Amino acid sequence: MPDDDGLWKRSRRAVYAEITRVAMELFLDQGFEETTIDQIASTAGISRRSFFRYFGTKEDIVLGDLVDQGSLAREALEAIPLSVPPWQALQDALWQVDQRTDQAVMLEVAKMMYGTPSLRARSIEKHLRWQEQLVPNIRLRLGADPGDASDPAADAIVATAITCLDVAGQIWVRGDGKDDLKELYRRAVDSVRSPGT
Amino acid sequence: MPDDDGLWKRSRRAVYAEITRVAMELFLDQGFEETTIDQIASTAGISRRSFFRYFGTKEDIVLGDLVDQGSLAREALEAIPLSVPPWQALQDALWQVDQRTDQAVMLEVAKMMYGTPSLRARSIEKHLRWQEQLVPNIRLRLGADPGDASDPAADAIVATAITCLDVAGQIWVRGDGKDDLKELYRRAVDSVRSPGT
DNA sequence: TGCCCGTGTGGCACCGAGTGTCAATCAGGC
DNA sequence: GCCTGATTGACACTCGGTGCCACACGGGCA
Repeated sequence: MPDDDGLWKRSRRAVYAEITRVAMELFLDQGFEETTIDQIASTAGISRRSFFRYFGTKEDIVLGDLVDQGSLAREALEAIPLSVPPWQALQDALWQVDQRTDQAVMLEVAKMMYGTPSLRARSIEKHLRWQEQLVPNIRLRLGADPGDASDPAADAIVATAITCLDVAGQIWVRGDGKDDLKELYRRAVDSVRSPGT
Repeated sequence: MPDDDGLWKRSRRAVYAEITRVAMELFLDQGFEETTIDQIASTAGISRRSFFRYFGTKEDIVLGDLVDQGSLAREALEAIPLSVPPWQALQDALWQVDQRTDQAVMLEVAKMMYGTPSLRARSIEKHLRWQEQLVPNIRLRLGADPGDASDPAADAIVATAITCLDVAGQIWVRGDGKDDLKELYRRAVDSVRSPGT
């Protein structure tokens, strides 16, 4: 089923991958902001205009998957029995998503992300979109009144979980990838929820 | 002491205020993204080029104070005795900042902020700057080892507090300002720290 | 009063991101 | 071999933002 739907879609996927490859190489080599779209396009052998038919913005090259990963997280979350309490369920769902690619590359990309304001902003924006996807399920787990739109509980819990993931990433980058990301996340959540503060 | 340091600075402040006034009127009237900088400049009676000598970006007209408010929050936090535990101290410090302007205007601005991606992104970016300012003091309150850069506790707590403020604002806007913002914040933090989840 | 200096100002050219339009191209079905 | 529809490249345009330069104006000084 995956990749035999005609030459069109296949070549489109190929171009897509090629742009990503070329762009990432340029980004890591000379920096995100220093790389212009014209440069990416000409290096990838397409026109400037065509580039924008594959990616809406330059940031999307780096963060394109993030929104889809939100859907993955939602599916993962919905697959976890409702008897599992919110925090544990969120932790399981988020981990299922975040760990896939090569650690070394991931560190480089993360460094770039945390060091480039426009990228950081977009990534946070996309993480916010996760919130919408995950909140309904957490409401169920909380047994909250689904009609009460002014109950901040589920939103707060989801947003905090995502924030902890972000903080963990920050510390991870700061420590040059020496710490374990999962462990950092666990400690972040623990310290937020620790009663002794 | 405030405003008698010569004609230059006084007139500069006047122009600054005038731009803000004019721009806000246009924003609330026809939307943020639909308002162009040329329009703001010509309405305020200055050149396009001069506009950029007062504001680095269009977003800064709306969010200009936010970074300064971070410093205010830091000062407020540092004025609270170290014996007060982190969460309470953060709550007090953040409240001292956020409640000042007219509620009706604030609601309009908040609606615009949560409804305009680029504004939302920038506001998050600026809130991140708050983090850097508040973390050191929270580390003190936690009695954390100041040399241990890989301890995520203080960062997580500060980030979560700010996130809860953000979530509260979101719900507040969603409910058209009917709820009490402070109350929403309190409930957000409570639900995050509630042990029964 | 007349001069100089520093700062704010406007105008201009320029860059990069992103969009609308249109004609040419090319794969695939008939 | 031809028609159709999606893809492409080229061009022009908008908008946000920056660098540069010449000019005007306020304030201090002789």
